[in-house]
Amino acid sequence: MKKNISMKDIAQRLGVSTALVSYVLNGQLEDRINKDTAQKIKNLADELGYRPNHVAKSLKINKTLTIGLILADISNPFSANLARIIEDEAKKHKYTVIFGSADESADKSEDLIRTFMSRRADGFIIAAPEGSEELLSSLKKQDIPFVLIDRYFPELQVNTVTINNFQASAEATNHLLEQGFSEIGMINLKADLFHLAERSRGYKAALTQAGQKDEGKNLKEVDEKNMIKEVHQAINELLNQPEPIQAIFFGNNNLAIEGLIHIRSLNIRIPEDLAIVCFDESNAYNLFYCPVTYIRQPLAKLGQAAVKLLIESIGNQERSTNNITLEAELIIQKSSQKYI
Amino acid sequence: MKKNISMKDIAQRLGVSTALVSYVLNGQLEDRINKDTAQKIKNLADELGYRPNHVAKSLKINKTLTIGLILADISNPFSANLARIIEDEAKKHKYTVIFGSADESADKSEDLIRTFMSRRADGFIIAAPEGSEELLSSLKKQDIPFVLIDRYFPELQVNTVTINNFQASAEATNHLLEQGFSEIGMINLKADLFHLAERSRGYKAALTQAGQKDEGKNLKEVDEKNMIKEVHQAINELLNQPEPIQAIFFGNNNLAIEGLIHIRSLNIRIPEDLAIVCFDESNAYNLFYCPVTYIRQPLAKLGQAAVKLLIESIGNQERSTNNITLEAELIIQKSSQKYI
DNA sequence: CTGAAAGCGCTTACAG
DNA sequence: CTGAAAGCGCTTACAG
Repeated sequence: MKKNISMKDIAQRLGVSTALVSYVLNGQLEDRINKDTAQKIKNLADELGYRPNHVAKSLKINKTLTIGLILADISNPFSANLARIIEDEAKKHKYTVIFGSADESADKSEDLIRTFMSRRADGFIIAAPEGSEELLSSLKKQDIPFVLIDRYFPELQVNTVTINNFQASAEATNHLLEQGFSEIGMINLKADLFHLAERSRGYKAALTQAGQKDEGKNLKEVDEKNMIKEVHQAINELLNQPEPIQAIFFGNNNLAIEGLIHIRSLNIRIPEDLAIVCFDESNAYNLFYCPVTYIRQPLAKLGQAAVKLLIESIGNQERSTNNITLEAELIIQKSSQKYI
Repeated sequence: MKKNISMKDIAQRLGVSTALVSYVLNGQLEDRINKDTAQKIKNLADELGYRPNHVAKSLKINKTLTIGLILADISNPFSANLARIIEDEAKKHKYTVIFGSADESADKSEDLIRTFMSRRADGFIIAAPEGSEELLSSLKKQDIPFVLIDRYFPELQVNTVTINNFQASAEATNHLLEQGFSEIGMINLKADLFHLAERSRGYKAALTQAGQKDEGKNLKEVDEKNMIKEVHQAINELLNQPEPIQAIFFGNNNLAIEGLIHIRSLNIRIPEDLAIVCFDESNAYNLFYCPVTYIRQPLAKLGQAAVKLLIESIGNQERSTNNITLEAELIIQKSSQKYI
């Protein structure tokens, strides 16, 4: 193993102090350092292939320029896309990101945060799983900078960057109503997560506003653990009830994909027999025979806002709290058009 | 800001040395430390909420337990899936991963490696872009542990974990030949990357072995930058030549998705009019009307082997070189069956 | 069984 | 314009 060369090595060879080397290599105090000395130091550093030791620097300055990113699952496209945005935005500010997948488990999430804390991440961006309120409160109490992304807990006063799930759902439902559909079903995930509940609430609010009475009757909430089976069952129920459904709104892309597979297997034509709207994009929609209407989340803005907010929060002493809400966009395609 | 509490704090409160605190909290020298003292130290650590400072430890032991992961693009499902496997495997060995997307650029890849080196990653797992041979040689010369994943450079003697692209392509082509198709086209990416060239080579070798003469005549290599347009064009050419094509083999999933979209728009039926095989999986296949035959890469094994190899390499003094080749699996579905 | 001490590679007041 | 020195929070021979 070749020894890594340090500032001290450079200083000794040149007969100067490490302080001077540090100032020069960091471009500090430039106006009051002898140009010649500075140049010599730079040259030797180049020549020896000096690489700063960020670990030592971190220890000294008590900052690592590291962001801990806690996602649901990096292999999920939503998480992966967000990760990419966050990576790019972090890099602009010289931050590096360490990531972990919490798999919707509060325990795993806590483990990850603990690990990243011992590695002295400067702050966290967290897609928080159900049941992590306590952990988040404790982080806040410890004055650890973090921002929640995607999910949030209305009772917690912490930094958040989320989309307006209520509004997006209402808009999607209104679009279907405007197309002339009145019997509109929704298939959503059964979970206590607020952002999912907001989607159901937006759907119901739109129906109520349109004068419908029993606005929850066509809402099916399925268990994630048994998702495929329950989606199929929910679709069957919606189709076979006294007043059969004219349109289905899926609460996320995974539900939509399973739903569309099932619908095709039933030989139900879209949009002739049934209209479809989905929350979230998926490149899978591209291979479906009918272009799919979906709600597009502003992922780039979400990720960028989260990084920006986090970095501000790291820099500030007083912990003010910021809640950023972004609007999603309804991309209207053929699957939701009234077939005449 | 609350001050982080350190081993020194614990030692002072208890009137012992930090050495002792270190031994106890790390479970070292257990047999020769007074049980009472040990217990007191542990209790106080708990009580004060002591969190080890991994940065200080890293500086001292000159190891960070960090893996630098260089991917093509974390937002791409192939990269993201790999990242998840690597995350899990790394965690088992107490490693944390920092990642970056190189976007197939040798320069970005170098930047990332430089950054991660100054952060003293113990080693790297790299999906290397075209043109990074020099960088990799230089890493090797500096004795920096790394393993290449997915891509590799046959002229470089370095650790690699790859699949047998030649064999997988040959198998896919043979499958089509066995189904009775003789006019088989392939659409692949035009690139110098060895793993892509191997896919073309496997395809051609299978045709040659089947007695075909001009085995390159139905191979179309498209430019990634102009991918969509060139895929459409390639398909048109293959369909409109004197002996029209009976089957198309796509060199990766992105090519396949664009190809399938185009094929559907031409009202060509699969598998009645045209058989299809694709390299790589995609959840998009799920929404295509015909189940798609594809080559499944053993992602889990790839990632696990890479981490294992890297960690061995970090631990070893002598830099032996290891090349692991895994076999892919052909998942045969309806899209490649001869329609009778 | 335990402590004093050196040192990992930096940064940064302070002094001159 | 530059250097001596302290210190970030650990680990680890060494000594007793």
